[in-house]
Amino acid sequence: MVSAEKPDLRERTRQAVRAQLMAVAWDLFVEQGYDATTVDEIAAAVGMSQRSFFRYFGSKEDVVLVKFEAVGVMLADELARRPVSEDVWTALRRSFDGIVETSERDPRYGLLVLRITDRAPVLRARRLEQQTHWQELLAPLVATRLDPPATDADHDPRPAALAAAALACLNVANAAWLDSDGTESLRRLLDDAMRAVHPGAF
Amino acid sequence: MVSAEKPDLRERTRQAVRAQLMAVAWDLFVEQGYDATTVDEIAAAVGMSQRSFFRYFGSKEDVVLVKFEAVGVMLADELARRPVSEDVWTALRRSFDGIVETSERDPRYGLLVLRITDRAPVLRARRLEQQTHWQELLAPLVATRLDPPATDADHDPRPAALAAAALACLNVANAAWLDSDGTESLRRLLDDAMRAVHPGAF
DNA sequence: CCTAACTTGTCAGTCACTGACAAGCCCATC
DNA sequence: GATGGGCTTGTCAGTGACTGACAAGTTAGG
Repeated sequence: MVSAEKPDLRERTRQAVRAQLMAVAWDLFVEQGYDATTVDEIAAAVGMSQRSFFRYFGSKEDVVLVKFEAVGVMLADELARRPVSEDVWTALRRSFDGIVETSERDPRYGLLVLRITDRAPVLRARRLEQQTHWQELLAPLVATRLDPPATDADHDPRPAALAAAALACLNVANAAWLDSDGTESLRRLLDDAMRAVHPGAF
Repeated sequence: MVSAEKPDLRERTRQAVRAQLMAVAWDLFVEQGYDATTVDEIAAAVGMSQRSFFRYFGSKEDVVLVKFEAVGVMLADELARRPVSEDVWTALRRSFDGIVETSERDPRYGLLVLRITDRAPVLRARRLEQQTHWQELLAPLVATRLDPPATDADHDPRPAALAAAALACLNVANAAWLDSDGTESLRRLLDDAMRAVHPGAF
């Protein structure tokens, strides 16, 4: 027996194929645009049939959206790591620091991702939906920091509202940043946005 | 000459056909679900070809989404009507009063709309995107109420952030309301949500 | 070596959507 | 009241995303 240290060889090759598909697809999207790229092309570019592509990704959109799944988890991690002394809004703002820093270290990738998802209406819409998943990850963590703590945890809209509002700010800041083509500082845009919505924090 | 009092007979019949398509489509969606209803069915139900359906609506989704376009305009109207003495957040909250009151007068329609758009992932996503249009309508009105007024109107993220955050609260409240099947008060949910995000207003 | 599990390609079909074309309709003008 | 142009409509053909079914090949484990 090999024990379960490696989560199965099959699973690893599967992930490798997925990664390769993502890479190839991404290149094509950048080159000729999301809409102008067909699934057949992507599949052909890695030498597989269209049918098999759909065995790795549920849809063409998924190839792009998978990139965002990880971000949600990362945000939740960072939020969980914030000191309890910090008020909710500040903690939310700080949990975005990872994104901000990435944007400062190398803006190109972030701008590219935003640009691609912005041009294709389907992706623009789906990205927003994806954020409701982020919101679901963040809300329970927000709940633990509520000023007047929640009594009826399940029906209290406040945690979700705070998470959703913070993400809305992130969106606005991202949009403005993309609009400026990376000229403006994402950090400044985000600070301004979040301070306007919830004055008195950080 | 008939003068331009009636915006053209052709345009009116066109609107009538659109309305009929929307009504028929809506019934089918309610009956058998959005995904399970094909455009062919809708077209057949009003006695026209599929091709003609697409001459009235750009996509199947549009039949549903058109319902939301009007809401955005309504919100902007109500926001514009708020007294200048009111602070931004309160004004935004008040501009949602129309929606709240509708939900209290007859919750069934609102719940139905939310339920349908919630079940079909495509619609869920598109509805969120639609809200960025609302946001674009609201932002300039918000800008006129900024506490420290905007200097560089175009690159100031604050108006968009406030509008987006308020809409995020509306979303969360709507979701919770739908979740409770109309049991909870949308007004209360919305008040709680918006107060949590921006304490000290209304 | 052999079998069961898994992957793959092929094929056929559905559905949303689009361009092109031809036939019919409405209406103003001659 | 015939005629010509504008508008709407159906039909047809085609594309692209996606899915189910099946058969063939590959792989892992006994």
